[in-house]
Amino acid sequence: MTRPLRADARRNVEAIIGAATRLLATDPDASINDIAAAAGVGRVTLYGHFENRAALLDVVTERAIAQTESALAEIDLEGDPRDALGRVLEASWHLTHRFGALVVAAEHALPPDALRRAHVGPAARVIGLLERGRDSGAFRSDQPVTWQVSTIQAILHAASAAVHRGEITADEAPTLVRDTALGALAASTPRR
Amino acid sequence: MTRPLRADARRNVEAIIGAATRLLATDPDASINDIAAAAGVGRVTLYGHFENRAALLDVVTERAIAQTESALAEIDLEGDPRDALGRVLEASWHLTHRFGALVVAAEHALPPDALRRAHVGPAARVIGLLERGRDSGAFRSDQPVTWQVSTIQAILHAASAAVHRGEITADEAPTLVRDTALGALAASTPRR
DNA sequence: ACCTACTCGTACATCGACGTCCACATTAGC
DNA sequence: GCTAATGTGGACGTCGATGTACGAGTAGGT
Repeated sequence: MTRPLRADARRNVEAIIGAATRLLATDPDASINDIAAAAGVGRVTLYGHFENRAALLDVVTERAIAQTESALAEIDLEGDPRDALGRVLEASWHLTHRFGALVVAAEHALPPDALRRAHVGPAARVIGLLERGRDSGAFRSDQPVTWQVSTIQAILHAASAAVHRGEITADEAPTLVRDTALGALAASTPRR
Repeated sequence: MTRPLRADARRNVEAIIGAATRLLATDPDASINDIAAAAGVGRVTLYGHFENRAALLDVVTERAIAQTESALAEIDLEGDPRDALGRVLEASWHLTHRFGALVVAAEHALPPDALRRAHVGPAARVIGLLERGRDSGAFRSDQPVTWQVSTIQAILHAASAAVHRGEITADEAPTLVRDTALGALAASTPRR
């Protein structure tokens, strides 16, 4: 029943989603005003396409999740768990850096169940991989898997923040993330 | 020139600072209202003691920094760098968990230079220790020290968040933090 | 016991962000 | 080129948080 949007309307919707993603990735408290302005669109126009700030956030996170899913789905999880995790980390780094604080914005405004969905998907992949690596002795198994997942996420966000602070460059970030996370997960090394 | 505060006034000030610390540690956006209520004090009374939200934040973070400094100052930094860092991590964990999101609140409301001071102090200790460990081959030296500091902080905050989410208990957190951070910093292990 | 310092509650002004309404301009699509 | 669909800016009402003002209690110190 809903007729297809007119061309310019579609363009604006895209611009708004894009701008929202970009802004919220760095400032989770960006106002609707800022977003509309960044999209080159009147605030009222934004409200024409999205009921709420919440509705907008919903679409934006939906997109982000979809992109994340599809990016991660392409990754080969077979082979040496360390190498596979390295690949996942590299991809995750790019996603984290792109979406950054969007998570924070979502946490503030979205119902908890929507967040579960967002987290469970990507996490499941990592968990499976971690468990395989633990069984094969590649990763340490003296810590809860959920904690190890949290560690990985923490490192990813730390890298994103460090880049924004200018402490490290976006180029070196993937390697740092990879090395650090793999080190944190490595089966414990006998000293000496 | 300022006469000493009356006893009840002093008590209230302490209650306010305490409540503010407790609330802001979990919700950096806690309102003045919430804080006053949690302190068992009228909102107006709070304003009697603190000009601003900023002024309150200032005192609270000042306290937090002081406590942090004195807690860390007691730690023996000599001996095996790994062991020493372990001690620092354990203490830092307690501090991080106590103060948690207070950092976020401070970042939002305080002038940047005040933040520098807060960060530089504790960081300097860790940096010194890291550098010693790098020289002695205990820690990997293929990453910027600042990044390693960021990693440690990230792990600390991750642990605090994980405890709040109920994923891990406050009891197991120190060990997890210690093991994970030391793993992340370990001189790279030759595979196999 | 008394004065003073402090507290309390309520009411009020301000501010910024959100969301809505309206009248008018513009553009897409046929 | 005409018409319906969209876009635009401005004005307006609401809401929650901040900060201030006042009058009346209440607890501390001497």
